[in-house]
Amino acid sequence: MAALAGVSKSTVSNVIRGTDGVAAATRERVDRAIEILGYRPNVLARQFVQQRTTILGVLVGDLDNPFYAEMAKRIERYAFDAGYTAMFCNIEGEGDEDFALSRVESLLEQRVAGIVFLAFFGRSPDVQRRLDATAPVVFAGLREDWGDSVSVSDSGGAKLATEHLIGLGHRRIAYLTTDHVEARASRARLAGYRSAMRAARVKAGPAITWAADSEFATIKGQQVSLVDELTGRRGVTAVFCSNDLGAIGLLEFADRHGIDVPGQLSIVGFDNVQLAGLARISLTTVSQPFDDIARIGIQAVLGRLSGSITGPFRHEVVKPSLVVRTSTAPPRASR
Amino acid sequence: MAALAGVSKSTVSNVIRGTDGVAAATRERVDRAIEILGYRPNVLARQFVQQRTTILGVLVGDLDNPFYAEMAKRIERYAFDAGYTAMFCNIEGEGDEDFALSRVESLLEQRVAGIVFLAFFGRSPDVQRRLDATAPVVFAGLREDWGDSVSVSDSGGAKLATEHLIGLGHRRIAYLTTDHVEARASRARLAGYRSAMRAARVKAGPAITWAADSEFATIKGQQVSLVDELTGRRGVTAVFCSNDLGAIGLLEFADRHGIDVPGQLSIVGFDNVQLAGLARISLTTVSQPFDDIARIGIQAVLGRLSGSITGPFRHEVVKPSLVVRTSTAPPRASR
DNA sequence: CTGTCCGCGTGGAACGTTCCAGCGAGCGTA
DNA sequence: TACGCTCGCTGGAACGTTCCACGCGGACAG
Repeated sequence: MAALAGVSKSTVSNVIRGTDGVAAATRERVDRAIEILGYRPNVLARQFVQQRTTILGVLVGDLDNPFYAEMAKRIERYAFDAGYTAMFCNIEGEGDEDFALSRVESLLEQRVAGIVFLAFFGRSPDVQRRLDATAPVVFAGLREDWGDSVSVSDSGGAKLATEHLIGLGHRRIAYLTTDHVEARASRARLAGYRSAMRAARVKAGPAITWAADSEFATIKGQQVSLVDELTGRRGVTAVFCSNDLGAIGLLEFADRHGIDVPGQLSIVGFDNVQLAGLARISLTTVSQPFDDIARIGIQAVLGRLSGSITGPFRHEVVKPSLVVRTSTAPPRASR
Repeated sequence: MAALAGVSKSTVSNVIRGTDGVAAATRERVDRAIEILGYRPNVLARQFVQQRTTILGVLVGDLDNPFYAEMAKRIERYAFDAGYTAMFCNIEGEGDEDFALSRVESLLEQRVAGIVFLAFFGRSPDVQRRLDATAPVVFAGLREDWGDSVSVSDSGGAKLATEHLIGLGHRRIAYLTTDHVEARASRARLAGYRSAMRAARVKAGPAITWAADSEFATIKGQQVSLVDELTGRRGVTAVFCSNDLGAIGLLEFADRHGIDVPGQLSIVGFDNVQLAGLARISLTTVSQPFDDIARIGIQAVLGRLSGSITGPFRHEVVKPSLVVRTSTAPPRASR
C-alpha cells in the first residue's frame, strides 16, 4: 500500500481513478510514491469490486474465412483504442448452435463488459435474457433485432451488383448462395437482387444454393447439376454470389469445367475481402466498409456502457460500393 | 450463499471445486441447492483471490494475413478445449516495437495465465523479466530463446523447397524475402536454402529483399530492379520465397510483367496458407502443420502452468512437408 | 465571536471467493 | 474404558479495491 507516502488508501484510490476533490499537492505526493514503489493497481481486485471487466467478447464465425479475420482485426483495434481488450470466440460454422451458445455463456461468466457478434446463429430466450440484463450487445456486419447493429445495406449492395450486370447487358442472371450461417443477410441480398431485376423489367433467374466443391446445387429444394445451370440451353450468363468466398468457389468451379470467366460467365461477389483484389482472382464485388462497421460497432457498445446511448436498439446501415474488376464483362453476343 | 441448503460456504466451495473430503450425501444436497437457486460461482471473485485468470493472451502479427488468422483460430480452439479463453492482440507489423510491448504489458495487467506469441519483435529486458516472473510464454510458429517454442524446421522446409527446384533441373535459384517481422525465421530459411544448394554443388543465387508492390528490391543492400533480376541475362529461373504472401506477391508481379509462371519462372512459397491452394494461385509451397503447432503450443503453456513441465525452455520442432502445385516446373530448355 | 459550509481527507464496510486451522463424532485398537 | 486417528465439516481471515458516511479545520457571513 502506497499509503507509506503519507495518505490513506482511499486517497490513493482517488488519485489513481482521477477523482476530483484531491488537493494538487497531495496528488503530486501520491504520484511520486507510486513512481518510486513501482506500484500497479490490481486489476483483478478492481474488477471484483466493480463486478465487471474491460473485456469485450467477440463472436467470430470462422477465422479461416478472411471476412471474419479482417473484421476481427479492426474490432480489436477499435476496442483497444477505447481501453478495452478483445476476447475472441470462434464458432466454426455448420450451424452448431449449442456450441455458439455455450461460448456466449462462457463470455458472460467472464463478465465481459459487452459482446460484439460478427456472426450469430442459434436463439435461446434464456441466454438472450441474461444478455439483456448484463451486457450490451452489438451485431457488426450483420443485422439482428435483439441488439444494436451496424451493417451494410444488403439490399442496396445486391442492387449495385445486379444493376452492374444488367448494365453490362446480362439478362439471364442467377443468384447463388453458399450460406447457412448468415441466412438473414443472404435473404436480404436475394431480395435486393430480385427488386433490381424487377425494376429493370428482367425476369429474375434461379436462386441457387450451393455447397462449395460440390457438383450439385439446389434450386427450390430440387437438386440440379451446377454445370447444367451455368451452361445448359437455359443457362445463365451471370451469377451474383452472396459472398466473396462463394464467388471464388464458383470461379474455381468454372475454371475446372472450362467455363470462361468473364467470357462465358460473369461473376459478382459480396464483401470485397482482400483476396478478391488479387490479380489472379480479380473479382468484381460489393465492398463492405469493414473499418466503418468496426468503428461504429464499438462505438455502439461503448455508448451503451457509458449510458450515452439508451432506449431502443439502433440499426445503423452503412453504404456499400461496387468494385469493378475483371470477373464481369458484357455477355457474349453469340449466345 | 447457497448455504441455505444446510452447509457452510466452505463446503459449497469444496463441492464446486470438486475437492475430495466431502461426503456423497452432502455433495448431493449442495448440488441440488445450486440447481434450485440457479447459483453461479463468481468468476471475478475467484480470479481475485487466486490472483490469476484462465485467460491466455495471444499476440498476433496481423489478422489480415491468413497465416496468422489460421494459426489464431487453432490456438483459440485448443485453448478453449482446455478451459481457457483467448485474448488476442493484433500488432500490425512494420516493426512498431513499442506498440507490441505495450500490448504485452496490458496482457500482464490483465493477469493472463500465459502468453502465446504468434509473432514477436522488440526486446525489453524489463518486460521479459516481468514475463518470466508472472506468466509462461510460448512461441508458436516461430522460435525465440527466452520461452518455450514450437515451430517448423525452417532449414528443413527450405531444403525441401530448394531440393524440389534443383530436382526439377533449376540451377539459377534466388531466395526472396519480404520479411521484417520474422527476420529470424527468414534467416533460418535462407540458411537452409544455401545449405541445400551447397549440398547439390550448385552456386547459390542472390538473396533478395523485396517490399511487395515495389519495382525494386535490394541485394546485399544494393537496390536493383526486380524485373532485371528475374529476366535479365543473368536472371534466375526459380525463386524460393520466405513465405506464401511474398510468393503470391511475386506471382502477381510476374503476371504484371508478362513473366510466365512456371514457364519462365518457378516459384515456391512457405506456409501453405489456404489461399495458396486456390486453383488460380496453385502455389507450390512448404506446408506448416498449423494444427500441430497450435496444439503443442497450448500444451506447453498448460504444462508450465500445471507444473508438469519445468526446467529449461523446450524447443519443439515439427516437420514441414512439400506441397507441389503448378507454380513450379522444369526450366525451359531454351534458356 | 459564533455558526455554517465547503474542501479535503479518512477509516471501515463490503464484495465472494479460497485457504487453513481446528473441532467434533465415530471408529478401531490397546 | 480410554486414547488417538481419520473423516467431514466449519468459521474466520485474507485478498485489494471501491464506496460511503463522517470528521476536521479553515474561511466566510452574520
